[in-house]
Amino acid sequence: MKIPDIAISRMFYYLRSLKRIANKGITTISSADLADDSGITPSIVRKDLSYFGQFGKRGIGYNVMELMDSVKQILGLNKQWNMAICGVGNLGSALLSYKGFVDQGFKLVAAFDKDVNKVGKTYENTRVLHSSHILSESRKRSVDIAAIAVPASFAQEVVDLFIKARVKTILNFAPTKISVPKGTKLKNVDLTNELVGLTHFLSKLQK
Amino acid sequence: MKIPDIAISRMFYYLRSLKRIANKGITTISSADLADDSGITPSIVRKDLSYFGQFGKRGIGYNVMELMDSVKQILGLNKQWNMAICGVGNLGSALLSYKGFVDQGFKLVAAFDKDVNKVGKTYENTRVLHSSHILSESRKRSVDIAAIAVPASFAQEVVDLFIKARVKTILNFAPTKISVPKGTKLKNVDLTNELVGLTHFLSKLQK
DNA sequence: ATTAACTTGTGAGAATTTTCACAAGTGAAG
DNA sequence: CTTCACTTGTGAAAATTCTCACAAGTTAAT
Repeated sequence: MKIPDIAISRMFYYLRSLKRIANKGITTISSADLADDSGITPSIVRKDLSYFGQFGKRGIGYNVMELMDSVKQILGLNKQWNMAICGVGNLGSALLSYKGFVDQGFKLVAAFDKDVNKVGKTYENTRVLHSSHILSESRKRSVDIAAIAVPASFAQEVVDLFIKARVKTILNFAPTKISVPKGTKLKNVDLTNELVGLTHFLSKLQK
Repeated sequence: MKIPDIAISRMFYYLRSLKRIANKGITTISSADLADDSGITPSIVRKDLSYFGQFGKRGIGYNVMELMDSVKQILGLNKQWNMAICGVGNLGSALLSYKGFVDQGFKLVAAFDKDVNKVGKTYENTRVLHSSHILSESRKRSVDIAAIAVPASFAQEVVDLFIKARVKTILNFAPTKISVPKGTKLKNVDLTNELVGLTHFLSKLQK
């Protein structure tokens, strides 16, 4: 059975809610309450969870801690993953200091830039290396995830280097289409793309 | 007929491709080539466009410039929108200097922060104001879109202020659930959420 | 004028995703 | 022990989204 990508991405919302709920000292929660907290419907919560197993008790609900651990494991957030960032411009340096990554167990193990003026600088205890070292250092430091925050025109060549270094997952912030071979997972993040849903709404509003 | 949100978000990919294609001097393009460039299928391209009208000529394809203008108009990117940012920490300051917004016609008209040490600083020609001015200044400067880049615990109260100021669209970067009244459009952007698709993939890979 | 090689727009069917509805399980109360 | 008020997990139906296939339109070549 194939698990929809959208179900996986919703799991993260459940995890966020579960953490909040656990902090309140609540030990058991129903799908209805979990749905309410995470802004989803109870049916979807139960269906999503059912893709991965049976975590609840009928008549009772879910044990908060147990479900939290299960969701973490499902999402692969029970392990630490090594991350590299390429491009230390505005976005890249913001990513480097973004606490959310550390909170979720991501470890920044390398930063690269093409600009020799940036090479040697240190962000969050990580020295910036020149892009020419992507291949050798990514292997050495066993990078799991490469975040691409370089200008669109350089993005593909940088990605190709990480792929050569056997990095299997790419988080692309460059606003351009990137090709990756099969077996590599690519996730595009484009801030302006998020905005167009809003501008379309605003446009309709003004009519 | 209801237009799926996902169709709207794909329109932005078409726009990106069309710009690239126009830059090459190409004046006409088929749905197949546009699909190829934007990484979508020809059927979806045609179906998506058909939600908004008939833009092509049978046997010929689409006029690149005309379609570009139409898509811009559909997405509301033919106008300039006023944006405010609340929270000038790591993420906020990266957003302030993010060129992508300006490129798409967004204009930064206000920046707010709770921290008095940050108030008065200038980013990209915008002076940071104290959060207590959100209500009055958002109205005065007719903010269309409010970007929320404050810690999760303050996000809802800040959003409420913008809503009071009749801001109709909220771009939330805080990793928490935000409630908005009907008639207000909320878009959540969570970087770690983007990552879980990757970690889930990595987990399966290691089995 | 005819043919051939294109292409769009769209209805219909297929696939995916969400919602519904309920059997089955649980614990508490009387 | 029985009843009652819960809740999950899940088939089946409904809704949504994607894919297919083709009629109809366009141009160029002969």
